[in-house]
Amino acid sequence: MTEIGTSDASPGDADLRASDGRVPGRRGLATRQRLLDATRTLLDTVAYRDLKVVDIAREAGTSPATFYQYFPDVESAMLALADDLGQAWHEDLTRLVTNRDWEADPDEAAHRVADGMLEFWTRHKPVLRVLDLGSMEGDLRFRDIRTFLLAGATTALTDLAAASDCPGDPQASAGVVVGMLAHVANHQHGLERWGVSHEDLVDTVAGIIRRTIVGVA
Amino acid sequence: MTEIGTSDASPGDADLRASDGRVPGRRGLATRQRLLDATRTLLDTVAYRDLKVVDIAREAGTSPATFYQYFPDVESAMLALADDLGQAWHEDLTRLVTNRDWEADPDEAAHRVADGMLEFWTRHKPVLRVLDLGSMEGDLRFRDIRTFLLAGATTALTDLAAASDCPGDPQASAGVVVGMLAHVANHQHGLERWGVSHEDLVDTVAGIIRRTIVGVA
Amino acid sequence: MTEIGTSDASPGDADLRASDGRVPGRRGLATRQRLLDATRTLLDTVAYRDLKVVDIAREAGTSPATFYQYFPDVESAMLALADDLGQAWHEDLTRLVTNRDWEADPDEAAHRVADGMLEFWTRHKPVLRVLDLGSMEGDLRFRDIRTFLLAGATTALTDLAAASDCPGDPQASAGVVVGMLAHVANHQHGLERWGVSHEDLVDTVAGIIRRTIVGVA
Amino acid sequence: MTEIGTSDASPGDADLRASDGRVPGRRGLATRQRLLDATRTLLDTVAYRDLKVVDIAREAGTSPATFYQYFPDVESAMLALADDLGQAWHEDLTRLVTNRDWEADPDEAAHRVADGMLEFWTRHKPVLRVLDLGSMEGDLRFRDIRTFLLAGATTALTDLAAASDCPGDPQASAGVVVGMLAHVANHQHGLERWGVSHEDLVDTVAGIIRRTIVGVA
DNA sequence: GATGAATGAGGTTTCATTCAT
DNA sequence: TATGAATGAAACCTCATTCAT
Repeated sequence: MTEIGTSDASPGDADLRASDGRVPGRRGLATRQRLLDATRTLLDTVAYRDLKVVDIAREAGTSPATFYQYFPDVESAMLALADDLGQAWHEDLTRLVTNRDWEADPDEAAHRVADGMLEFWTRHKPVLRVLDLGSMEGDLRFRDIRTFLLAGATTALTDLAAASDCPGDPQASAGVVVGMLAHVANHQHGLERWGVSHEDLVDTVAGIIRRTIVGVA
Repeated sequence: MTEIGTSDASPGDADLRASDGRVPGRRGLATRQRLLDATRTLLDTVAYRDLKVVDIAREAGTSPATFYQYFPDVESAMLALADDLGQAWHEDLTRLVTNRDWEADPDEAAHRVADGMLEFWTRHKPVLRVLDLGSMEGDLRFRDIRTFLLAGATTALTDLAAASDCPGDPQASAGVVVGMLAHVANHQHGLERWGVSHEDLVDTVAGIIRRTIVGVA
Repeated sequence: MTEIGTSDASPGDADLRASDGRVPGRRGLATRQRLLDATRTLLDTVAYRDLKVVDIAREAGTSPATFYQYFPDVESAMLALADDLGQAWHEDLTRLVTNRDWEADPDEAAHRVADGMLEFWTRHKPVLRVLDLGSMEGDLRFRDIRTFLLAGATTALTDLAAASDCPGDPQASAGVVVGMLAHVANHQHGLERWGVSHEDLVDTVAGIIRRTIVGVA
Repeated sequence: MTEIGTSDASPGDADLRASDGRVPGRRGLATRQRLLDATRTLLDTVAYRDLKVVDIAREAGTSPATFYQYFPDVESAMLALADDLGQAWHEDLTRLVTNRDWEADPDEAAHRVADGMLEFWTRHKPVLRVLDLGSMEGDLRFRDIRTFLLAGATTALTDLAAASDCPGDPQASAGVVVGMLAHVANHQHGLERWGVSHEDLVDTVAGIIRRTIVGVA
């Protein structure tokens, strides 16, 4: 089926070599991970624009010098974080779409997808936010990661759309639906403050998915 | 009529004052505007994270000192820019939804809305991108501006949905649709590079709008 | 009698010309005065180190540009302020010492002097504080003003000491006594917070004056 | 024993930390000390108002960035300097008053105290000047340090006064005497230029101490 | 006589980055 | 492997200062 853009080569195969060329051992990897965790944690609170190496190091309980043993700059740590996410979730997101019996109960399937996607996006909001920003700003490294992360799910939706009597272009439908999920998750807070209940939100989104992809009124 | 969240008080009514407390005259306002223009221009090229006062000043043909007469920092300039956008487009976006004959030709109406929104979002992408980021990061000042900008259109869609036999909750539907438009516009480039034609995109989006809001299969 | 250092030429005869050479008219003088008042007012709150032209101008309800019409810098405004004080009080301080019947009731006389001096110093604390600092730091312009301000009173005390059976060198005694008064006034707050009542303070100081100058046990 | 205000908790027990929160090691402490020395040195020449971070750094043979590792601003360096003085001299000043045989030879004792105090104040004039200014301007941090520095000596004098037949309130007497010493030391130069010999000065001051504290005519 | 407006100049402050330990 | 410590470089920001109106 349509495979364009589905570069299945995961971007994250980059080696984890430390700045001095040595391959980090167990302790080193732990430090690296602590730095990534610190980065993620800070993103909950701090605007991406204000995220600094010093802060990450302090949050991780280590020194800036150590940070530079593992990442050349903040952006790279972000890339690593995003990439980890891609590695970890590519499969799961794909299965989220695939493992449904769309024929038997499309409504139920759509609900599961909506629910799962929203939850995924909400849980990883801080990182995904930056991933999105990077993509929008045209940074190809971020874009590739984003593509890889969503490729499985998007392709699955495309295939599904193509196989059903979906009312429009399968690819476009899949792309738009996935984007919508991302956006809704990111602005969920705003929508709920505006008086929309979480349940209504999921219903609405599920409805759009079903009608857009499977086409059953 | 659903009025929740429709704070019609525009956030931007704060009086314009220079940093020393004085109200700027014509010359000052012109300078201020040049600074805003420069900021917008730079955002086309430079990542928000890398936007510096020095650069804005240079681009505007002034000195940093002058920048600080009008804005306390880059973020504030961004707020002003976003706010101007809100002031300028609140009405137009509302009309974009309202001035359609949804009954006679819902498809045509939906297309117009999709087209108009996408174009608006595309034209002002750099500023809107930051506005979105700020909102997502929880900055209330950005959020208020975003709310105001979209309030008219969203409310209009809500009313429309409420008046038609839309398949779900009117508010949720309107909110989701508007968000989708924003997202699609922002990631249009990615989608098109992925092989989706602009036409297909508009068709798909228009279809979703129609089915979600007006509910005509 | 001892006249050393008693340069009776008042330092403050400097002309009030504005920076552009014109002699200010009534309106100009009023502005100048407002600037001085503002300076004095700010010194109540702001550390001398942090006193800026911009702040003075704002406090006076004018612009920095106007400030520069009357004073070349903050220090000069301070000098003017101190000088005004010298002009205004030189005589009074002298009389404070002179107009007493030291022979009839030295205790009463000493009390009056103590009281009067403390009050004077307390009332003008902010300016006198800077005057003192300038003197201590060796700035001759401040020193001259300080000398002029205190000359009359110090000389009077010196003469008094010389005429009485004061236990030490008249000049030294007079100088030390005046200094003590200044210091006590400046640190009154500290002393009172330490549990010393104002009355005890005045009594003690008066006692020292009497014993040091007039020498009556 | 009069204990009012004798907060024996030295203000300077705060632990030394670099700006990034780490506890400095030997090398760091040496640098910190060099910065303090540089500050003290400059104060001999430069008015407090004109003391800048850049200059201190240069004088210390480092960069401004290094300064900021140890102090947030010039004022804090001054506080540290004053505090060190307090730590170093609190005891000595106390002993200066205590280690005298006031009964056997009050005049000799008073002379020693006068001499010692004047010398102390003269030697550390630049720092003490700023300490005094800070106190006068109401800065509590400076005030606390000043209190601690003088507490021992002042209390000793108070006790002495209480035990002798001093003519006034013991506390007030002690406070005033100590203040007088400070002031005389600071303005010694002026007084001497005015024709008062150093010897006369010490005599006068000693006389005042004796008569005020011990009360022996 | 007053002041909006602009800005040069310079101090402040941060931060990424390195190096020796 | 980790990190104290130092610092160049760069951005920030303020302020004194000027000038045209």
